[in-house]
Amino acid sequence: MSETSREKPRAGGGDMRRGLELLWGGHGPGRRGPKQRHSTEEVVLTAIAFADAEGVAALSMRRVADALGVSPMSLYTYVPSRDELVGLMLDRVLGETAAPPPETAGWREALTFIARERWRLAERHPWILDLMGRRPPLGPNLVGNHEVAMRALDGTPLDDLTKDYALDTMQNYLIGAMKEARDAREAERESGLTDEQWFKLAEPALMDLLDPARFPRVLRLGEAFRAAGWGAADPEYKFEFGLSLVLDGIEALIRRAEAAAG
Amino acid sequence: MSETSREKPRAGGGDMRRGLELLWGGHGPGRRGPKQRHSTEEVVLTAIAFADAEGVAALSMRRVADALGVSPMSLYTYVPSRDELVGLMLDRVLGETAAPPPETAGWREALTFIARERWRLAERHPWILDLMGRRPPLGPNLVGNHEVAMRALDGTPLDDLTKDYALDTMQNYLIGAMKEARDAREAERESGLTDEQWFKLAEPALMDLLDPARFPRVLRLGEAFRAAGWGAADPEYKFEFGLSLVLDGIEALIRRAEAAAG
DNA sequence: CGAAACTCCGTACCTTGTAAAGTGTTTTGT
DNA sequence: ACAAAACACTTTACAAGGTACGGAGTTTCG
Repeated sequence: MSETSREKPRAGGGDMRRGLELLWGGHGPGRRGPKQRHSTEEVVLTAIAFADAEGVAALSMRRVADALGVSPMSLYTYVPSRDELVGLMLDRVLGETAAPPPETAGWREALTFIARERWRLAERHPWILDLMGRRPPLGPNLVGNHEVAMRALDGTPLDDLTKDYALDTMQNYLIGAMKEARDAREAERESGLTDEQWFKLAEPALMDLLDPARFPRVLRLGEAFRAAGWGAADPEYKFEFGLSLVLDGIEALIRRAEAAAG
Repeated sequence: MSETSREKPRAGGGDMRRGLELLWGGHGPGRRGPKQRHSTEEVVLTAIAFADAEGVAALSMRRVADALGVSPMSLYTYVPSRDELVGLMLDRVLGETAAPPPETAGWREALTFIARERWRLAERHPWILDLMGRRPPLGPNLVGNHEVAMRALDGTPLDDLTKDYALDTMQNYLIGAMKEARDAREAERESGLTDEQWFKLAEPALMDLLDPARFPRVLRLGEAFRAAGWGAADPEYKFEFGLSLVLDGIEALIRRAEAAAG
């Protein structure tokens, strides 16, 4: 069983017309043949359950079909392809972060709120991190989330384009940090070793290889981590650190815009 | 042909002992059987050529073996598994960014230099972006790159741990931005449509679906992009924007550390 | 010289997405 | 009421993938 990415992560290719229709729920009535035994939603939910339990990698048409008690091929009457199914799964799950930040919050609190919501979403559905590429499925929930994020910046003097860039920067950072956390969790579950235990295990082998003259800073860093104890490598701590760093960057941007506006 | 990630991106699982030995080149001589017709390096280079041309997804043991003129199974005498091969490929390629920033540069210029080096590396070997997870292959080049990045922050008052966190934040952002750019390039190549053309194509369908009352800001954003023309969505431009935003965040961090140190 | 260690190969298993074609069911048009 | 169209669903089949297994041949060590 290979462990490496074998297909490009993408979501939302294909017909675009059919895709958007599926996403926005516009499949008119009046079909002719026999009724479907299940619904597209049921298929999507079943698939999400699988992905939650074992990741998108483990999700196969056959297994979903099995779980629904139908033959593999009949899934293709609900969904045009596996990719399209994954797109539907993603937008479905993005709906869980519908809650907007409190109206009273300033932009910084609002973005922090949103970032933490996304963090928790990725904890519940880690597989979404594999699907956040370009040309995502432009479903109602993806669009809704962006609307909410843009609103968080309403009180700032940034123009719309700059707001979008800033949010994009934050999102790029978030994805990286969430992936880091997820991979740590997964590696821990699969190997039975915490990052710390793993590091302690790899350390002696590394010490033989690392030339102190070539890599003095990395070696010092190893010591610093050892001295600081477990907490120092905790993904959630690092997430909050990086988040506030990025928000500081946005703050600088805003201050510059304020200065320019006089 | 599916387009979605079917396996978890990881690099560096496995035996750890054997893996590190392979990475650091310590495979002693004095073997008994017949000489190998090729070398591990040759295998790795061939695999890299494939990945450059068609991505990690398209890289299969069979195809690499074919290119070398051996049977698929004999590759396993050079490399214990496909995953380990991918780990070797990654560290090999990371060696291309060996060039350190000029000594005279301040931390900001140095980090900018490094970030751009990484950007260019990802242009040459886009597939590395699928492999930047936790527990990467701790090869000489990964470690070397981190050493160089840490050195860029030598002149700052940050402690080692904080330097590491800051670099990690930057790297997380970088990965996201580079992925964005890569996916745009790929989608363009595969569909024959620029992002712009694609957006223009999807737009009319979206306009029917987007309720101006629910998504006013997103709709305004669409207009802003249209008004700004091509340049506004250019990944390289966005990359530079986000990079300087993150660097502003690091600058705030440094100033706070300076203030605390008095 | 024998045995061990090694390389390399052919075969085989299992899993995947989905194309193709067939069967049966419901609705539509007349 | 009846034929035809549209649909749901199934079986079968293909090509690709990683790699376990066992065998055949080659080199080196004791």
